[in-house]
Amino acid sequence: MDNTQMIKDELIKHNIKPSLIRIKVLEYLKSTKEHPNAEKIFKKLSKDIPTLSITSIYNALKLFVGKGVIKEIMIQEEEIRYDGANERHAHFKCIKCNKLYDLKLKCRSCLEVTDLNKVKILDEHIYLVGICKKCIKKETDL
Amino acid sequence: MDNTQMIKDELIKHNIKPSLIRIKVLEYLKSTKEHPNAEKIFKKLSKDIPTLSITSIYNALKLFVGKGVIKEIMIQEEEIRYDGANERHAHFKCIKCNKLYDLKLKCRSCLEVTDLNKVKILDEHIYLVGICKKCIKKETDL
DNA sequence: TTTTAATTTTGAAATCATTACAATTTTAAA
DNA sequence: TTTAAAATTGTAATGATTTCAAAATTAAAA
Ligand SMILES: [Mn+2]
Ligand SMILES: [Mn+2]
Ligand SMILES: [Zn+2]
Ligand SMILES: [Zn+2]
Repeated sequence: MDNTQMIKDELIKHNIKPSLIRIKVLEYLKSTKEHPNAEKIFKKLSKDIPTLSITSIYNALKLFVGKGVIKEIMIQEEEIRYDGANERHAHFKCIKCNKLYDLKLKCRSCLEVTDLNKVKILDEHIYLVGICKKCIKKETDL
Repeated sequence: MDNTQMIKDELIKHNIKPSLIRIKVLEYLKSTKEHPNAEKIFKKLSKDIPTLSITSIYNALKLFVGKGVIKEIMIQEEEIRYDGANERHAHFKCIKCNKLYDLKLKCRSCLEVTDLNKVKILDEHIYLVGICKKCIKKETDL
């Protein structure tokens, strides 16, 4: 099955009608590791769809988040970034280059918190902030 | 030593001149568990300081965050909330009542992620989102 | 104590990501 | 084809935060 069909199926599975824009947005989010913001997605897709409006990007993203297709990421920033990957994982944000890296969690429930009885968990966000390898190297090379 | 003196000392320890507003902001943040936003802090302190400007609140908060006195919390919201507690802990946000609860982490390094060699970690945010006890009870009582 | 400079606070305006909304276009059903 | 529903667009509004310059306060120097 080709990639576009898989994207369509995922949308349908979440009760979302697979319009062109929605397919393109999800396709892009699934294809990249950069965790783009709405602006970046807009600029990328505008090349193919010249009539595109940024409102449509926001519409699609909000719909996706509401239906659980993608996740919002907000780490010490004024803007929301989006993640199309749906395996459980953590994020690392470099304060020098602003890149957002994926981090694998070692075990299924390696995050253990108390006080969680009778509480219904719907979502989880694990963010680390610091300086990435490349930026550390850049600093020491000076 | 009285509480205000402790607040002053903490500010001085972080190279912050302990002005009245700064003392009041930190004092309030240390005294509450509600993780207030700038607006809430402003309203609270305005009662005692009628000439207070909300810009001063933002100034103090930004200064504190930069110096590591307090932490910013951003969970799926358009607004920043602030935390004066400095022991390592996680947060739980109830999507029904918007309350922000503290969660104790069971062990020192119970969050284990791979891919962290050569990376400098400066900060950590662990957020869970869901429905709190009280709101679950409210729903089932209907 | 006065003078002076540095710091803090204030208030109004600007910023900017996101949302609201109504008009237009597209899609799909009848 | 006609008609209704859904999706897309563009513009205006929103609202939290920031900018910035003036005013007030504080601290240091004379
Ligand atoms: Mn990710
Ligand atoms: Mn807390
Ligand atoms: Zn970096
Ligand atoms: Zn609740």
